[in-house]
Amino acid sequence: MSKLAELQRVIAGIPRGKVITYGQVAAIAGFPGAARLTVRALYRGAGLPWHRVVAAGGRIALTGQEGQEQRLRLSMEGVTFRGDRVRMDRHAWNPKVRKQRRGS
DNA sequence: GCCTTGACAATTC
DNA sequence: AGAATTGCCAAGG
Repeated sequence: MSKLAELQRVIAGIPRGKVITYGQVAAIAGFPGAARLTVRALYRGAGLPWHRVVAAGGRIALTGQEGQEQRLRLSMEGVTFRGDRVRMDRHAWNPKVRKQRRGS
């Protein structure tokens, strides 16, 4: 398993209607502070929900048409915005908050 | 093995 | 508030 595959796994696990920051993805995958690795993972990754990954503070890093598309895709999934930023208060995905299914 | 590339992040001026 | 600076880590040439 390549390192980037770890990042890709995290990205692939983002549920619909939720978003996460580059830094968060990296941190969860085991590379705290390596937000740029997330970028690489997205470049290499195929079929990943790239639009669910945003920059710090819910900012959309992509520019031009790509950025517009990302925003469009997110809004279609129910994600709301505040100005040019995603409302992280509502849509930030916290894997740690995910409850383990099946109990005893 | 060194240098470059990346859709970043946090700090500072 | 916006621009500049530094740090971060892995993969490819």
